[in-house]
Amino acid sequence: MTDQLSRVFAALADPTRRDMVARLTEADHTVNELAAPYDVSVQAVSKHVKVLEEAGLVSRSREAQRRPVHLEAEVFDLMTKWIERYRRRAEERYAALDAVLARMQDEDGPSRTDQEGTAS
Amino acid sequence: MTDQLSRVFAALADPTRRDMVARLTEADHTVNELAAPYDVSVQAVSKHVKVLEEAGLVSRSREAQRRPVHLEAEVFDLMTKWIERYRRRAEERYAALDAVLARMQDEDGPSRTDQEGTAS
DNA sequence: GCATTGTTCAACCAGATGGTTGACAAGACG
DNA sequence: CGTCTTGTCAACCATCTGGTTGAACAATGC
Repeated sequence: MTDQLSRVFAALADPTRRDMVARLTEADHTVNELAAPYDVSVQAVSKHVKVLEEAGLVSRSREAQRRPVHLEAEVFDLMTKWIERYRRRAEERYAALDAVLARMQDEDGPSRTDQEGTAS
Repeated sequence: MTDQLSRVFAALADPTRRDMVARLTEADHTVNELAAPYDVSVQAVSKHVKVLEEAGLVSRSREAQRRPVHLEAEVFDLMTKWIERYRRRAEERYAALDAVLARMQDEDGPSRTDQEGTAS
């Protein structure tokens, strides 16, 4: 799990971390503020923030004792690109499959319509 | 980790599984075919497919002894929706912040640039 | 019926993950 | 100075994960 994309997906696999990301779209927050709504220790939240940080999803600045956590938007593009690439290819393939099936129904009789199993 | 979104993100956090998804955009494959390029046992690949299946990313039909693995495109929408929602909000906030900063530079001298902190 | 092929199940193991508590560093402030 | 707040680090624990091997199951082909 060394590459960034893996770290990003892994970070967002946790509902608590996704919720933190959601709240960080509204405003920056300190670790203590982030921890408030959840029924876990501040240390646990600190660990979550660290995971998000290593994934490049957030950054932290220093401001007196506080270390406000700030959401980084660029990483979302990384995910979007990955997803869009494969989604598009998958959809193209379905279109092609539909065409093939249509041609099959067209050409020969309706005798072998049971071949594709549960294919959509 | 009971909800689907968590399962989807967790499934894609593994590079091997992402690669399998990539290959499945080209064509359906059996577990044995999927296992070929990787240096792991067929059982391990079977486990990976199970993870993808429980995330709703793939489905399996039966075709003689074979159980071809088929990519499901709809789940990609689930991720895209989540990502897009927060990305848009994050970007809007940055735009607003930029506007605020520009106005501050405009209006009074550069004497109190430390005030906004974590205010919403 | 029996062997073959493709796939899954069960038990096990090492390492990662998410949580805990306790100690401690760094600033703010009385 | 001492103390309070904020946050991190370290050690520990239970559970999950990704891998292994060996056995079992399912469908087909002789």
